[in-house]
Amino acid sequence: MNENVSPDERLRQMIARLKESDNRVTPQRYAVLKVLAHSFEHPSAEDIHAQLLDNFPTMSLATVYKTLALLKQQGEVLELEFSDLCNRYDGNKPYPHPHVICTGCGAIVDPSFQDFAEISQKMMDETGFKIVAHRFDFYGLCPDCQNSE
Amino acid sequence: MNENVSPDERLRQMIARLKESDNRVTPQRYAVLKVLAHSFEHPSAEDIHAQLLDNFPTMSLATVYKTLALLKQQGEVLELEFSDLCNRYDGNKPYPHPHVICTGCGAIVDPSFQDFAEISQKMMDETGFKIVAHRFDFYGLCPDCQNSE
DNA sequence: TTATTTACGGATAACTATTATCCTTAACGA
DNA sequence: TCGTTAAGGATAATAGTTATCCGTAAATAA
Repeated sequence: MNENVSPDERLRQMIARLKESDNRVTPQRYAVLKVLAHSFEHPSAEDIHAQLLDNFPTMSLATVYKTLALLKQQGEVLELEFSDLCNRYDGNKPYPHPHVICTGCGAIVDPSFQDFAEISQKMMDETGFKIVAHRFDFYGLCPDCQNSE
Repeated sequence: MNENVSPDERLRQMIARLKESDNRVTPQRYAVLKVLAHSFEHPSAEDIHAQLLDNFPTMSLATVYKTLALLKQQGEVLELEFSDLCNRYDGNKPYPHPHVICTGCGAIVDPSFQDFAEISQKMMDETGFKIVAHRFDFYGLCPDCQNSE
């Protein structure tokens, strides 16, 4: 599962994967990968774009989306979809895992609990589905937002 | 939690709740509630609208959305949000519960597992969040879609 | 019953995150 | 260095949902 990998090592992994599949590692792509590897707050496409504008003033938001789409296809980024908000991305742990989401400020953190094998098997046994992914989100207020109420 | 309530009883509950809060129960709203109470396949807004066009040829899709928004606000319907697909609605069990979702045909079924108290408490202890809701989705292929591959 | 007020329904415009399109430019191999 | 092809940038298009506006129906009071 490649857990507990440093941001730089994770960056190398993503670059290697792109090269293996004959995709070019352009300066723009490298920059997006770097932000993803070093971000633990699950940034949105616009967050990533905003962070890159300093060094890449002409960086298009479309390029960020295209790079994210490529990484999704390679299984190198996890997309957290929201219908009413913008999607958020996790490049450090691209496999399904639980998230705790603040409905006040939008913060997203990863809890340590990760064990879904058993419960996933239970669901398959009961429903006959062949389950390949899952989503486990908890919604509430983070400590900061609780205090500032 | 009002589990295992018959569709007709569930319909009465929703109507009662609307009247309590001084909302009118118009023929259009009644029709939307009825579809929600009798549907177990988690219909979309358009599904509901399509089912009603026979008896209400002038029913507007906006009316369906408005009624769903009202029910959401009252906590009488659960909205399952998808960023790439249309949202789906559960009027029978308006509280958070797990779903098993077919990525082939879009079918959504409710497994029997419902116990989230313990795991929810664990998340609160670890993160300091005050958790009020959750989402637990399993994605895979239903038996029918597995066979027709 | 009638008048009055207010909420509701219907049609449609607006919104917004994301994707597609199109053309130019940059990357890589020979 | 040249030629091929993928990638970037700007912008149009998409689609589910929400907002707006006005006519109408529902509830209340006289």
